[in-house]
Amino acid sequence: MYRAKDIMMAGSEGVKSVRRALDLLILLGASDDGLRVSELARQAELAVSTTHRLLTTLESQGFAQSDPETAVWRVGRTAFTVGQAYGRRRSFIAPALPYLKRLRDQTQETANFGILDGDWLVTVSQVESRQIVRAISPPGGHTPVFCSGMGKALLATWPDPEIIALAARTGLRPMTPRSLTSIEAVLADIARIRRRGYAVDDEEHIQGLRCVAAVVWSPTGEPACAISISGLAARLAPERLEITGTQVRDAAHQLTEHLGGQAPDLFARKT
Amino acid sequence: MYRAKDIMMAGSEGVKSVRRALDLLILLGASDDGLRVSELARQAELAVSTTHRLLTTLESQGFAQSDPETAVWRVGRTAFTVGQAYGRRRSFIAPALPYLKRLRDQTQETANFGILDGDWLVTVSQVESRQIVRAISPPGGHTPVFCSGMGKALLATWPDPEIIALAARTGLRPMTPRSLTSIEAVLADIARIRRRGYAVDDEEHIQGLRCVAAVVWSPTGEPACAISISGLAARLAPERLEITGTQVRDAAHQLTEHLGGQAPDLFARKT
DNA sequence: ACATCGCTTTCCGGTTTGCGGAAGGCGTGC
DNA sequence: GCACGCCTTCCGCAAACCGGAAAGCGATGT
Repeated sequence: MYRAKDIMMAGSEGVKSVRRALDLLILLGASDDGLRVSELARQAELAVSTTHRLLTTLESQGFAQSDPETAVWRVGRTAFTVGQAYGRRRSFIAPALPYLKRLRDQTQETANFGILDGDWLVTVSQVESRQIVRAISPPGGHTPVFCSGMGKALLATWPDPEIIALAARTGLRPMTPRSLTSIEAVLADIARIRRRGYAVDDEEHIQGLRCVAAVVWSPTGEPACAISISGLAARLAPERLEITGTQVRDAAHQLTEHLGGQAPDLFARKT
Repeated sequence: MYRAKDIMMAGSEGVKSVRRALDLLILLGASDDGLRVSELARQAELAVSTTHRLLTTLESQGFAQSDPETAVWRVGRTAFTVGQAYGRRRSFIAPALPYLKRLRDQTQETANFGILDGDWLVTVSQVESRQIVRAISPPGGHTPVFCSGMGKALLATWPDPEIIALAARTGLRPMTPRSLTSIEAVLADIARIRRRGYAVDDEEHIQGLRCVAAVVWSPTGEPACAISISGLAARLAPERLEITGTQVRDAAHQLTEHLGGQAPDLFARKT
């Protein structure tokens, strides 16, 4: 008899049924109007009966719910409740909202709030622009650090060797033709960010979307999170970046003070 | 060989490992500072090795994350992302925030936003009071409908027989000594709510906390959600309820208009 | 009216794979 | 230096998960 684990461990960590159930949850979360069992089974590459069994299990705990009329499945209440715990840990989200709102009103663009989680930048909250045409990268989303204005603003607080190490470990994962593709370009941009006090994402994450970001510091002198303004490249033109950058930087500064935080001297840590 | 399912189906629906993994997720979500494996195993009544295996599975999908320094486990990024989908479906959350804020400023108390999900009232969002002493029932939480101001405000839009049916199906699930305990008391309160246009929760959910709520209508004439003001009973005294009720009702009315919704004539549906 | 299709939901036997006791390893306190 | 508590890994047994199949069910077309 052969050791099943030994040959099938490739890329498949942990308990199979649990992994599959979580996959289903992720698919449900990514869909806006819910999914039927068969469609879900297709996307997850599972047998329909298996999908159905896992869904009812998710349902019994409130993580999924099915509309009995239409047999459409959606994310359930418990998933929401549990997810909130992720944000609750960063207690500075609530106080940030007024500052985001003011930024939104100053700039007429969408204001975002993000944190670093491992090698991703997670957009935790946002205050939407009132413009009719606006780009939406919804809260809860995540972006490779190097393709995000907020991500780069946070990276700029790290010593260079750690940035290089991160890049080596995860790659730059470019998302558009304008994403940074070499570590040299990253370091040059980082240097610029340290000098100016704000970061610019020039259509590096989503084509047609520019973004200006700055760091907020915690009371312990750690970079806590970042805030940014994002808008259509057509509206957020190059000549507007400098004034917007100042506004974002100032807002970040005010939020830092409100939180009782402080930036290390000159904020540029030497290697 | 006996049919295992037949004898152990009591209270245990679905796939065992998945159910256990979700239990762990719920426990993680309920803890503020994360939990160690052994503590989690104790709370979930599982073997430590089983707990660990399930946790690493959750981790591989980003639903849990462990701090490698301290071996403390927390809710992960993916759980947050998936949970957001629950709120995204109700697209009226974002537009509601300005109205909540105005209400908060008018009343100096915490403003809440809730929806009905099955027989629970889910608090989806809130704008916190600036008072030093304030009660917190954090967003993401859920309350039996009959013990919630927002819940009762929404119930009041139902025909009486449906309210009675719901009460029969789920019970009233009182939470404090002042919670309603008879269907007669509920119907009397509901009648009062219909007459006044706002609901009052008089320490029926949490002792020492009063709450005033009103319904917001969707464009299709359905009750969409409810908003409320909640504050310490000492501050939200009986003589203040009437004026607060008017403010909440007006805010709900404005939000309804903003959403393009409309209340059915006189809003009291006959049986 | 009937047949066909596509879907959800339930059932059940074979065997995959999840379970948990035990052991290894690490840090801490006595 | 020993003992304790904790996290993590290992492995054989058998519990329970998987998925094909079939039963319902509603809609659509002939």
